[in-house]
Amino acid sequence: MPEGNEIHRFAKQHAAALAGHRLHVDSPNGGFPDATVLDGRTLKSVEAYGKHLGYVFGKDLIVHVHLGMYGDFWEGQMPLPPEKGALRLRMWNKTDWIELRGATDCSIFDEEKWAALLARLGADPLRDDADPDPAFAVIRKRKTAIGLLLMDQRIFSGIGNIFRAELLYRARIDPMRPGKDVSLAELRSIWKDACKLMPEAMEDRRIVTTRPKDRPHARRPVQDEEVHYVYRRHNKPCFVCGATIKRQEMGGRTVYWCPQCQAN
DNA sequence: GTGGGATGGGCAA
DNA sequence: TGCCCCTCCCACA
Repeated sequence: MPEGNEIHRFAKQHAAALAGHRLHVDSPNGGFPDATVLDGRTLKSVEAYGKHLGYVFGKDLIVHVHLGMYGDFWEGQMPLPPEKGALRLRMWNKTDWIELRGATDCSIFDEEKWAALLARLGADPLRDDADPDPAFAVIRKRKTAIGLLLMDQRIFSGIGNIFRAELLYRARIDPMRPGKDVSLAELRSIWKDACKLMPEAMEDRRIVTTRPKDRPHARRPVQDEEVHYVYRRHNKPCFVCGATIKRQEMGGRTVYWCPQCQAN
């Protein structure tokens, strides 16, 4: 379900609810063989990098979670709810519980494996320690379309299909434009925009990218059909110029853009 | 009621 | 490149 904004929110919320406590851990429907190793241990912290989560129980005892397309957490106050669906991992203390379903990966990493993962992730707009300069340098050398490069987690991390479409629209850049033809100023602008939009989405628990002046009707709260300029708006008129929003397959994912606002 | 698509990425081939 | 993990929602009948 998530892009980086939701991953970082999970990290913050799960740390607030569970870190510093001895936890009960189990895996009612399997898929996570080592739950007994964790049961009764103290969760030290919850880390988020890009779309990856790490639940740190010890130096070589880090539960790596990648939600992929279908994974999701459910959260709540004790008592535990009845078991439902394919429940891969469940953690709880006296007051709070979290449940994990459908993740692409949920397994124990040692320190070395965790470090190797972080080493191959690009700059994350949601992290204060992120340095985007290497990403800019790589993009400026590549013929590959900027729409593909923005999604490459080795270049940037945490940006998914929604932010790709919306960041490129807000920058008025055609997703098909080669990376090397995107100026440094444009790349800096995209990064700055991501550093504003992604934390907002984390707080709001939804991705809103349209500016108030561009919404077709000034209503409060923002209606669902108004939150994106182009993402999933194919065959609908652009809020800004009225042209019909297009969509196309790009690297196995669907990209959306305005052929008039992003004609370059 | 049904079927297709979706915020992701690893894997086999 | 195509398939898979597994869940929800929407368009369409």
